[in-house]
Amino acid sequence: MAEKDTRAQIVAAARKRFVHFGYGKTCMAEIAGDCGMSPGNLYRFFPGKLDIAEAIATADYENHLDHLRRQAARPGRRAGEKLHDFLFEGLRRTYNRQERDPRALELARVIAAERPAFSSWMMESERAIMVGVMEEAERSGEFDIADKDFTAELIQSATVKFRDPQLWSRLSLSRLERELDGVWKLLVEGLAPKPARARNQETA
Amino acid sequence: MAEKDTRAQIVAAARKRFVHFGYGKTCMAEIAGDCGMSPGNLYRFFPGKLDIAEAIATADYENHLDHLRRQAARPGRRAGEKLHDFLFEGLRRTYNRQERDPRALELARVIAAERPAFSSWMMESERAIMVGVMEEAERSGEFDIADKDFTAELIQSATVKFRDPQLWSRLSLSRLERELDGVWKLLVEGLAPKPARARNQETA
DNA sequence: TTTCTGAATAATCAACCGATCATTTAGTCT
DNA sequence: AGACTAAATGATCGGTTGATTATTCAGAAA
Repeated sequence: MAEKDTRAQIVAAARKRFVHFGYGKTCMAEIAGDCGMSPGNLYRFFPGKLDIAEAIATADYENHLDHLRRQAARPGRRAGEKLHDFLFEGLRRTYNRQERDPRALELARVIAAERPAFSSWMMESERAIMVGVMEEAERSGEFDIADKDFTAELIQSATVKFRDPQLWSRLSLSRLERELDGVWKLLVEGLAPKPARARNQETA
Repeated sequence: MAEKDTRAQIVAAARKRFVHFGYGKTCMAEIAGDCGMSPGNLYRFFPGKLDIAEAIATADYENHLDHLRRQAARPGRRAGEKLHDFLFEGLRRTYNRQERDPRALELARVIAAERPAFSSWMMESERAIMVGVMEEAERSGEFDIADKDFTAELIQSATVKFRDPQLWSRLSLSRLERELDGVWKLLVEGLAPKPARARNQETA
């Protein structure tokens, strides 16, 4: 049980350093020092520096996933709206995080580059939530999607631009929100016009 | 008139070097040497090295644009299909180009980084073509889109992943094609089911 | 024996320096 | 004068070296 505590202590010390100085600028000796132990001892708890970073990212992301799952489970909301919430939560989270602390970007970059499996896990976890929403929508008749997991992948492909916004564009949050709203509408309704039908006017 | 010829000669010499050795590995002196002139003389025809690269890229891209415009003007094809052609042409062009000559990627990267206006011009030119298709579709009743230019932007946003595919993913062409086909269907038809209606089964 | 330390090792990083190259310009040639 | 050259300039690049740091491990402390 002390094992778990020690790991938590290491992660906490590392998180503090990573946010304050960045991943590259904090060395194992400093983390160890903050925990009152020797550098070598860290390796009894983590295989390496990157694994400490991954532990931090995993914890943070699981937090986000919980939030998304709770949102997706909220009753009395249409699937289309849930998808909207889902996409916007993702955009706002990464945008604000990176706005508040530019070093978070460095961490994300390093993990994405060195641990492709981590990114896959994130994408997959999000797809699982979307599939759940689609299944519910199928029962209610709102959507009728044959291959739900593939469709979830397509939605991810179509919203790449909003996943790591400031990684590759310098658009403002409000501009990104306007665009994401438009893309969401397109995905739900399509370009082709539909005959009048019971479809509520969803607004952002 | 000799002025135009000299410019063309310089562009031709530079193109040869850029594809063979890459932008970074060819120097102005070499281009000048190939043209039988001194390095300094190049500056009477182009403001700088990057402008030669831009001239090459512009010529190539205008070629592509012509192709796209011809395709968009082809009669007897539905707007949805034209959009499909349009998106696939873009994907295949960049994919094949970069497959055939990895140095093309370097050139594209440099120009995109140093000449943001060039990228804007490309995006804008493509939107103009899409807007044309949408206008035609409006007349035929296939689509009915209020803000056509914004919608064209949205389509671009939703297909970012397929614009510079190997810039950020290592997916195979066939995988990318399958995804783009799915995204296209989603954009045209939407997630929400439609009552039966005269809509042909468009196939890639 | 188990837990931990701290020195040893090897990989990576950063500052430096000479070389290369884009760009300018003084001057040559026609 | 107008067209061009080639030397001059300053910025950038690539390679080297010393220092920092991740990781290992032989052994000390418990």
